[in-house]
Amino acid sequence: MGTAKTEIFSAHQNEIARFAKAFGHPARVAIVQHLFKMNSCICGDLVLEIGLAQATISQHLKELKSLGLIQGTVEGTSICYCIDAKHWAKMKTIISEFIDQDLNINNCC
Amino acid sequence: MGTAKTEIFSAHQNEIARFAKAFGHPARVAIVQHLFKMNSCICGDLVLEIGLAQATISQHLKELKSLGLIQGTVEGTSICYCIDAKHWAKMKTIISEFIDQDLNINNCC
DNA sequence: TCTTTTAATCGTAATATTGCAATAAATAAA
DNA sequence: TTTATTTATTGCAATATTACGATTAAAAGA
Repeated sequence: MGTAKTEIFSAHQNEIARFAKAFGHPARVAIVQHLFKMNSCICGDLVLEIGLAQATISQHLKELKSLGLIQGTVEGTSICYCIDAKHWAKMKTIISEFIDQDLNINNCC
Repeated sequence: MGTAKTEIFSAHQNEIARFAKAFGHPARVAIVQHLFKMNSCICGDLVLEIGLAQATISQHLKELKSLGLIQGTVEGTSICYCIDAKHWAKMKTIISEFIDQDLNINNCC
């Protein structure tokens, strides 16, 4: 075990979980916030900004990139990361719909 | 290692991550969806509805409960779970603000 | 070409998560 | 009281995640 039984859930449920999981670590939250704050491409200063080793930051960036939430373009010897607006919007739709479920309910208990 | 370095992040960043993590598993997504769908307290049918062992569901419920997102009240020999509207709203505010960051940005790259 | 700079990858250790069988605890019903 | 019924807890195995040092890869500049 240790593996989530993704087969028994719908594609939609798994997608919600995948996006949520991406933000389930403070380092990835911080990375995203910094990318937004800069309001432009930033390069390698994430390692300085956040206090984690370069290898660790690179690993977190990879996860965000694999979901399409950020993108990196080569800029000389460094790499410029920024939010991928299109995929971010898609994520937003999916997560918003999930957390807005409480709007159609009259509570009990 | 294996432990997230939460100390180096702000309380707010950690809170976003904690809430996001709660939805980072499809079983917990499914549990929440079912609780909303029933639009009233449900009891032990989560085990039937979702195809996981009773012990596993109980564990996932515990995690959601520890964040205050759901609450359980004893009802005879079973327990009635439902969404905790107040805490859900708080989570919604925090997560919404995070994913809505893209509204104040003109994209680059 | 050689060196520097920057980021990705590899390897590894420590901890966390997921899942379930077995058991315990709590309440209701007989 | 004894017996079901339902949920929580315990104990464990398998896998995932986090973190980092060391190394590799790629591009720029001397």
